[in-house]
Amino acid sequence: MIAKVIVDVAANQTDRVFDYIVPDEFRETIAPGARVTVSFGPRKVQGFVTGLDEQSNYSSKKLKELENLIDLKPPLTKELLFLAEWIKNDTLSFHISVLKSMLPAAMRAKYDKKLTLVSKEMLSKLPETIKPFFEDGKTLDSWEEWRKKAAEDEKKDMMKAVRQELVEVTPLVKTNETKKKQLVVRSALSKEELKAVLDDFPSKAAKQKALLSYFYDNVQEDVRVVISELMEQAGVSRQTVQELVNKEYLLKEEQVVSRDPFEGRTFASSSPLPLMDEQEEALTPVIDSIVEERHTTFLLRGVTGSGKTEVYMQAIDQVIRKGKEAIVLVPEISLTPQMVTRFKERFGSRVAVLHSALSKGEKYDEWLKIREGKVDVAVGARSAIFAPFENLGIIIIDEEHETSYKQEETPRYHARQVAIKRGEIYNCPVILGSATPSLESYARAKKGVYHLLTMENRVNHVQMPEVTLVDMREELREGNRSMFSRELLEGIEARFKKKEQTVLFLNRRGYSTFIMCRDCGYVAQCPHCDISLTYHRYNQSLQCHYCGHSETIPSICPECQSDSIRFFGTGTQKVEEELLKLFPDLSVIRMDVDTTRKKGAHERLLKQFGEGKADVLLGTQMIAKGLDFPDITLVGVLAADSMLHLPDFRSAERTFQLLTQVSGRAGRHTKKGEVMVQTYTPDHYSIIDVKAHDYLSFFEKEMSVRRQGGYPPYYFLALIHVSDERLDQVISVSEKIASFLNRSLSKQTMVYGPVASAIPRIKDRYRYQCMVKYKVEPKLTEALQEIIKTYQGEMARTGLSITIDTNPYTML
DNA sequence: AGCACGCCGACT
DNA sequence: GTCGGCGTGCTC
Repeated sequence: MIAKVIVDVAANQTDRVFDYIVPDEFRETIAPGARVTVSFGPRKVQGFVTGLDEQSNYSSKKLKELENLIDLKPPLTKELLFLAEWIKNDTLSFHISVLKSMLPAAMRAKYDKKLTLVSKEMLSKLPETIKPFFEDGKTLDSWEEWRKKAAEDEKKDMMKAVRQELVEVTPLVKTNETKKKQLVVRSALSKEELKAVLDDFPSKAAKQKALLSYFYDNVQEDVRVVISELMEQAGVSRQTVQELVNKEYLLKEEQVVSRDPFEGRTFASSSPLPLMDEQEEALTPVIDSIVEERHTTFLLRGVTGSGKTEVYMQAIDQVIRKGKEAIVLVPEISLTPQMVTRFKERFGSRVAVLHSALSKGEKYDEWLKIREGKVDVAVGARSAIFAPFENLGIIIIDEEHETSYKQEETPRYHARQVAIKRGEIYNCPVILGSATPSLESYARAKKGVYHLLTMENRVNHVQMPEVTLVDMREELREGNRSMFSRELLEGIEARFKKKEQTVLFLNRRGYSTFIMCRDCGYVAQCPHCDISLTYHRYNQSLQCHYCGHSETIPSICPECQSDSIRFFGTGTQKVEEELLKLFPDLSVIRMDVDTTRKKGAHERLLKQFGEGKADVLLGTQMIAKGLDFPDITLVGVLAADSMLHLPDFRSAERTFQLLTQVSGRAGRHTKKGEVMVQTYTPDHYSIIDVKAHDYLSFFEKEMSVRRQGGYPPYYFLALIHVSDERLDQVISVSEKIASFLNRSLSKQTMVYGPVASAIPRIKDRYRYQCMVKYKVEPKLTEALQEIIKTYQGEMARTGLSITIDTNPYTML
């Protein structure tokens, strides 16, 4: 029997199946999708079995046997294997990269080496430095671990000993999918025996006696007690427990526990809520599609607060009743406890949550629940689209316009496309939900490719908040040079007095965005990136948000020695400070990357705000979604046009989506909400249409801009990005690529560039790009593959990097 | 990707 | 004469 194996070596020449003989012992259990370890050339690697066959086309005498079968039950289903193939072709990725990204991190291979002395006689030949590691038959079990703490000369001597064949190297392939274990004890004696022992137990060992009588009184025979709990309850020390274990009255064991990230939290149960007419109308065709087992992609456009989640949940209900499973994707940042709680309340323990805040081990456990069929619903961010269900009944993508569904590393897949593919395979519906659908999706819905569902009204007829546009040019003209308009300040003060809450949004962290010398115009730049440094006040530093470079602020200008260094631009830190200057009694919670870096900080800050412990929540992007608190009646957007002028064709769309999203935070309950949008371009359609809550108007205008510019959804794009430390190399390679594309592609296809990227240098690497715009281009894949083939050698040898994105979401 | 094989320069 | 540079090719 032959196994077709994709090995874990991401390179062009190894991106194909290799045949291995399946040893008899694995014949019964091996199956496509299983991980194996194989010897590949001189080393040992992990691989995935993609198929089994009786014969091999390869000259069979040279075939090797596969070394080990890792999985009795393959972690990848047949369908996921098929899907991987599709993604690999679509994104031009290596097969192995796609397969690996479908598994939780804990199941991906870890490579290490074990070092053993070839024979006892060799010990005397070893240099003194490394002798101790092999004395008395010892071995070095982990090269990686050892290398971290070993001295330089020790490492050198060790490598020399390997070369001289005194020490043998065994490659190891590991994973860290370990189950969490805890130590437990149980009584070794029956109740009668225990009674007998207790009766003549030496009274001077009072603690031990107490512990035994605790067992006698409280613990049934054969029941295991966790040692740490036992210590607490019986009031004894670890020493006492160990003493009784040594005397063999108690037996110590390891017990596997399933990590439950929601341990100790109870969830009230909820039942389906009565639906409003619009919700009912949206749900009906979805239910039909579930019942008829027909694949349809639905685009559900529902304004914020229109009850999309309830529609999702009732559709899932139907799916579960049919004995099928559901995947719900949400953007990472809105995978908040609030959101998770709603699903837990409705579907109880039948939900697995795949969350970036979980540890590797916890994620693995959640994944395993899916694979073992212990749950019917998986809720998670992008990668949850690979949840290994085998009988999918629905896939839901909430906030479908979110850019986080596009993976920005290889494989550069878009979860929406993968979802639709899986929907086709399982003949099940896919719901794309959003208040502000992506232009691509809405255009497809209008063309009838997707089935459009619309919900224009908020549940319980809560009104949409009133949006006021504040022209900051006007403020400036009237002498207000601060970042707050008078209107916004009045608004904040009024809420403060009424004990209502305000949310302030500014998409820039740090204190000020750049520092400049007023005399000579010098601007502090990152030495490694072509970007200005941001001033962070708390540690008096200038930081680069791209490479993390940090330096102290100059007190005099390094160029002209003047002391006229000034701070420009406003970040969240400065807003916080200014706000407190104006209202000293106001309490403000600031949420940005800097305050939420620590695990659990995000949740903690939101909880505090939800409990009314602050008057103002000030934050970046991350507060735009998912927060739903009854006392928020004012939302202020400090700089609405901050992302409007970015050199990216989606910037207007993003601005509209973000502003709409932020506005949706106000007045979601009984109190009416108000939104104030400060802007320097109050006439721009993306801002006017936010005020009018008019998605359709925005859609039409933006579509015509896209048509004129030749951008999606009218054209497809492909972006080729070249980077290297050597500028001349970057330019020459990207020019060759552009001219090659011009030669190979059809006349109607347009090749732009090469041009320097919007940030021409990051981390000392120069960045150029070429863009391809096309409607139909059958030769594109071939041409792009040709580029990879041409430069793969150079990319492997030098620092040259070429990335190709066949569906770019950002030009930056 | 790693690693061996292989063919040309400056050194014990 | 050899050690070592990195170009080329292979891995079932």
